[in-house]
Amino acid sequence: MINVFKEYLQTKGNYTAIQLETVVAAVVIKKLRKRQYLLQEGDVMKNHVFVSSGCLRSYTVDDKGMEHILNFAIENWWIGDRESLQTGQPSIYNIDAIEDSEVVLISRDKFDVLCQDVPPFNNMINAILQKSFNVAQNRIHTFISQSAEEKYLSFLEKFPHLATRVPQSMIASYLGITAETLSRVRKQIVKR
Amino acid sequence: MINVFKEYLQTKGNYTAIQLETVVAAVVIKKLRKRQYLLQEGDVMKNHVFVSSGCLRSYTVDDKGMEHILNFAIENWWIGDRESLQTGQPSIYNIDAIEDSEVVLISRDKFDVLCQDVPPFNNMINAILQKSFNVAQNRIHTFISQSAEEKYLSFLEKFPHLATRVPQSMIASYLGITAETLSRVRKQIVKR
DNA sequence: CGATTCTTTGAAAACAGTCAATCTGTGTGG
DNA sequence: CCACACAGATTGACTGTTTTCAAAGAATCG
Repeated sequence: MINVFKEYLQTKGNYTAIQLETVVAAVVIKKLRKRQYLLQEGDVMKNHVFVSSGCLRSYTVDDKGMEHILNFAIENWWIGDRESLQTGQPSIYNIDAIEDSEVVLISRDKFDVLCQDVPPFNNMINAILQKSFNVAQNRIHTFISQSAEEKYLSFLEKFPHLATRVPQSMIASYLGITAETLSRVRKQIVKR
Repeated sequence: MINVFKEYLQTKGNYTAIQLETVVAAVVIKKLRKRQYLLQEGDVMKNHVFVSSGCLRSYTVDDKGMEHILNFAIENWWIGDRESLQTGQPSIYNIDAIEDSEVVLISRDKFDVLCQDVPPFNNMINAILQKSFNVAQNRIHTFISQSAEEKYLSFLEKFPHLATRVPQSMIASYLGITAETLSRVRKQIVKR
């Protein structure tokens, strides 16, 4: 639903009616079924992606076939590979839907035009980048300073909604631990 | 030396002579001796910080007294706590000099004015933020997918200059492993 | 040189990963 | 509605990696 995106814009900035329409006119809606890919390793990221419903993830697969989840995105989050989008280089990530989902796509070119022509859009995008960076820094900090159990507890605090929504094995992957370890960690926590 | 900063600006954007002077007029130079703090946990970050010479690090200290290094910054890098700078909240990080250093400070207010009034400056800052985010993403990826040895080898590839410049124990901290483990990892690598 | 800081080494313990088997819950087709 | 298949979670036994603590060895600097 395009309305989810419109409402999101309105909460994030002061758009005039015309500006809103300019942004909305630039997007394409795409539906994804569970397990459907939005991007495959080796592809070039061509669009900025906003999730209006459902849940996606970005991840890599290593030589042993293990998946490593870099990010989740549910409604009102963005997901993508900025590096590929910027440079035009093939992405090393896969992105697919964990649930049936709907996403809002904005092509690279149109996105850049929006940034130039619609100041509130540009401000919003910069704010998101800022925030994404902060989130990434904090995540790095948990990796260099916390044990498996601490990382899981931090995750629960930060993303309580995600914990109940995505399979545990994927949370484990996101935390950089195995599904078995996460299972044991949870057992320990419940005991107390 | 203010010239290091000027040259940096010129390589990063097309500044007119006047714009250059506007930026330079907004900065304050500060010298730091080895081990001197630029920011202590609990302080609010008041300035944007560019390193013109030397080397700084940002880190936390946990309850057991262990240091966890989040970032290094050598000449021509920026360092700071964007979150504290933005929100005005006390920082959870410490920043100090690993070598005698010189930094360029720009107060939050002046920095914001520069972003508004000097387009090439604004573009430069956005580009840096983009790049910082990409670096952070890549670092997260190494944490969720690599062993101690692989992380060290990745570090050597990405920052060969740093490896010879900062103590090994600090590199270990940056990688989220102990100094002892890094020492053993290095021993293994040399054997081959 | 002596003091300090950093690195290396060894042995034991804690932690996390692997592999295989079992258990649980969900949804589908007969 | 039941039986079955399937995906995900848990468990056990074992292996491997990393940490911890303590001590000894380099390296650096005044």
